[in-house]
Amino acid sequence: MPNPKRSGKPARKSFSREVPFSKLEKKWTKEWGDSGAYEPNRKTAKKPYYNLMMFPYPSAEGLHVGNAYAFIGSDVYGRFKRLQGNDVFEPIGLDGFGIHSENYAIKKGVHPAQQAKVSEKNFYRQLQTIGNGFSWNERLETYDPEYYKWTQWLFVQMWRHGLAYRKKQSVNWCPSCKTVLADEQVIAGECERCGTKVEKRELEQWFFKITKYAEELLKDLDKMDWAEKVKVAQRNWIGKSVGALISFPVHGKLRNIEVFTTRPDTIFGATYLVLAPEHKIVETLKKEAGNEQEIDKYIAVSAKKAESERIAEKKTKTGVELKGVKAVNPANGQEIPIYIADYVVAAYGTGAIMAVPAHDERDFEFAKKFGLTIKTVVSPEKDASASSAPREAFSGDGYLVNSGKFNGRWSEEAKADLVDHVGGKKVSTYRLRDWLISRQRYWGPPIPMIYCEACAAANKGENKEMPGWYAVPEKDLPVKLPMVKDFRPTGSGRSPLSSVESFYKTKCPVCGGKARRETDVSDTFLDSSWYYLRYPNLGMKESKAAVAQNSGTKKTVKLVELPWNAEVTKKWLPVDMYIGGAEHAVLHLLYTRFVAMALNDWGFVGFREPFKVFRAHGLLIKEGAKMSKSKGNVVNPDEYIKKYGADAVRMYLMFLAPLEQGGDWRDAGIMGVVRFLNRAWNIGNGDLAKQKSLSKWLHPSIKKITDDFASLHYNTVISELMIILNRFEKEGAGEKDFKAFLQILSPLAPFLTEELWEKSGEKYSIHRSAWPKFDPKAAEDETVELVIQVNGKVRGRITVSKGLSQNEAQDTAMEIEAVREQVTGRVIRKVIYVPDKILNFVV
RNA sequence: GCCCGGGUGGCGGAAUGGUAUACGCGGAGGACUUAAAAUCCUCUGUCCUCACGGACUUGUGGGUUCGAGUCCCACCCCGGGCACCA
Repeated sequence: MPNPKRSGKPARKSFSREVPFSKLEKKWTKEWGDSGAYEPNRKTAKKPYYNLMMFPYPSAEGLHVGNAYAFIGSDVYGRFKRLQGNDVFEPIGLDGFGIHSENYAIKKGVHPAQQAKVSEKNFYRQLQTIGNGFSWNERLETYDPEYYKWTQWLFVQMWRHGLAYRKKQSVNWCPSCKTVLADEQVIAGECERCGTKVEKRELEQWFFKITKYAEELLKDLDKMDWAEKVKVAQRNWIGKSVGALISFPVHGKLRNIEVFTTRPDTIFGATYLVLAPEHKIVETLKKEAGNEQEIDKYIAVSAKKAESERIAEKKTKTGVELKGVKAVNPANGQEIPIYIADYVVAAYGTGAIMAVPAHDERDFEFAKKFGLTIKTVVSPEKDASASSAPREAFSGDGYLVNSGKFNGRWSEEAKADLVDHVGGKKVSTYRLRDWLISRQRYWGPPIPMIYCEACAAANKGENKEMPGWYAVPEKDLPVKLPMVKDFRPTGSGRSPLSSVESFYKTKCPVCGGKARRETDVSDTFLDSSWYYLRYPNLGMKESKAAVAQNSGTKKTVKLVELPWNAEVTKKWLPVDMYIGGAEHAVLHLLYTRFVAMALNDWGFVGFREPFKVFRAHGLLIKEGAKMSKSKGNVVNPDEYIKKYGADAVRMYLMFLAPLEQGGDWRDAGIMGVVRFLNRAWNIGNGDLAKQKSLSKWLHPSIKKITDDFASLHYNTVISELMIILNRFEKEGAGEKDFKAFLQILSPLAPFLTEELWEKSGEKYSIHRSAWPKFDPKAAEDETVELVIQVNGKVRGRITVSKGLSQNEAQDTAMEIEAVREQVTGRVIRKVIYVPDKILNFVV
């Protein structure tokens, strides 16, 4: 085989030494579009494979290289799957509704709708340049009325099925965004979007009952093929605790305070009760207490406290006693005081706790501060004489003391009996709260609800508990977001739409009288909670499903349209591979699971979990630091694509590290893959030796590369490709070998490989060709390298035929001088022989 | 505080309990060139040695093993999640 010339002059004059990437990009982008290369037939596809990447919000600064990184990572996988014979569907769209886009528009002083058009165009253009095999025909934008019509429809279904409700409660309020936020959008007391400290406000808001699915959302995780860290985050967020409900009678009248505890075994040590300031019974009890004013003051102060203040306070406990009112410990009949303190969370458990200062750190702090009794009831030693006051809370397990007939028993084991003893009930509670869905903003789908005062007065409505409220009938959707001049958030607790009369004035769908529309819009995460369902169904005929409707007094069942086609949905869903950021663990990924479960319960879809496999891509940083505009170290992918080509940018990004780990971008490093591509280009344009079949040495590489693509270890795919190319240059490339090389390179460098594939006379397109098969038999070698060690240290290597006997191996090894030196004069105590691998003398 | 990841050359990173540092970047030297860039070739963990060669090395300290980056125990550091949730 002729060695390619490496003298500094081109091997042939008919082509450039460098890949003419812009020419190739132009040519093949057009060709792929014209031929529908990435548009599977959604009705007839034989091996449907839904490969999805979280759709981006179109920030107006354009496509961030972090976006490009994730999208390319997802596309490489999609292309790999396509070459394995799957009909890959890889749609793209924009999550353009929401606070983020709106804030940007405000900053620029343009209307969000106008900004959306500009961003959309720019974003799609940029996404086009990265060479992904998107199914461009099935695009969607969440702000398109054709899309949000169905987002509103989803809200209506939540309402009709009893999962949407309106309630006044203390909620998170971002003073900068001037809207309420879901718990999931508050990160360490700060707004997820703008980082402003979140306040508490008592407001009436719309919620979705995600808590109804808490147990299933938790349990399914065990069997899901999802990135482990996301599963862990969801488990933490759902926060299941197994414990008991126990009633404490309040002295004097027939009343009880019910508490939730995970430590019923410590009940003999419960020396006081604590109520959350918002607990309902406080209203009644404070009137009987002698210090109502003091109590009211405390409640007012703690209500105003921001989340961040509470976190900062932590150990400093505050509270106030309900003087003159006492409770009874049901375990021993002792009278105990009742306190109100904001270290007890109203929305968790029952909003009331039994305090066991000896065995709970928080209760201990509180008891010390207020001089309350600290009674030890669990001891690490069996016959402990716990006389002196403990210096700190002991929260471990141990033997019960001071606990009547339970004394001496192991705490953990006695739990159930103690629950029975006081007539308690074993229950589980969850930290998960219902999803706060309404936002006092403009740029979102108006919540499709109507309030009729006349019906409310007559106690009429679709939901008994919420008279006067009606869903906008499905046939009237969408409720279009009006184009208004003043779209800025008001800060009054109401959306800007609340002052747009032409919008909110409407008729009651039941009595026909004057009525008012809901003027809040829904959370962006509702838009994205079902988009994956819409993609494969764009342009398909919508199916229908039966839904019970309750119009005021009479109940009927109606057929309503679904935003999808039943057959297409059955064929393509759930999503086979979903890739996205782990930052959505308890936002998008949890909401979406909840919505899917609800849709399944209503009989609208045939699955409960929307994403079969989820993988979280890592974070892309630059030279060890996070990219940010203020640091001025943001990599603009456009610039590099222009300079080095999309193939090079794709490969470099994927070469940095495993996709799930993230990567560290360094400008200098990209030259490595640029050289690689140029060298491949040169070989492909040179003379290739004729070949009957693939070289033996290529088979193990194909195997490795196939496995590494499947596990998203693209970095080692690339290193292996480099090793192959190095060998081609050294030994000359065979025609069959090189074509296989192009195929396994094609997911990473789609343009160059398509061009060289065409040049080689192969049929269009390489991206629909059949993946080269790894043949274990063809890969077999007769000889192997055996490593010789003495006391575990390498002293030599010998090439031997496979399956050599130990005796033969030992004899051969002894011919090595270094081995003889080490062994001579010493007794060989043991010889470890792993055939075809290692021979170790122990002396 | 609790729960996940992770700690390997100057850098990004490779390594089913069996050759640590693959692949690439960067660096040094050389070839080509009037010169530079590009390209190609050689070397490149640390220490000792003119060299041959040897010793050491995967955050730290122990342990298991013929053999540990990999398994076990304790600890330190970095990144992320949760956090007054009873």
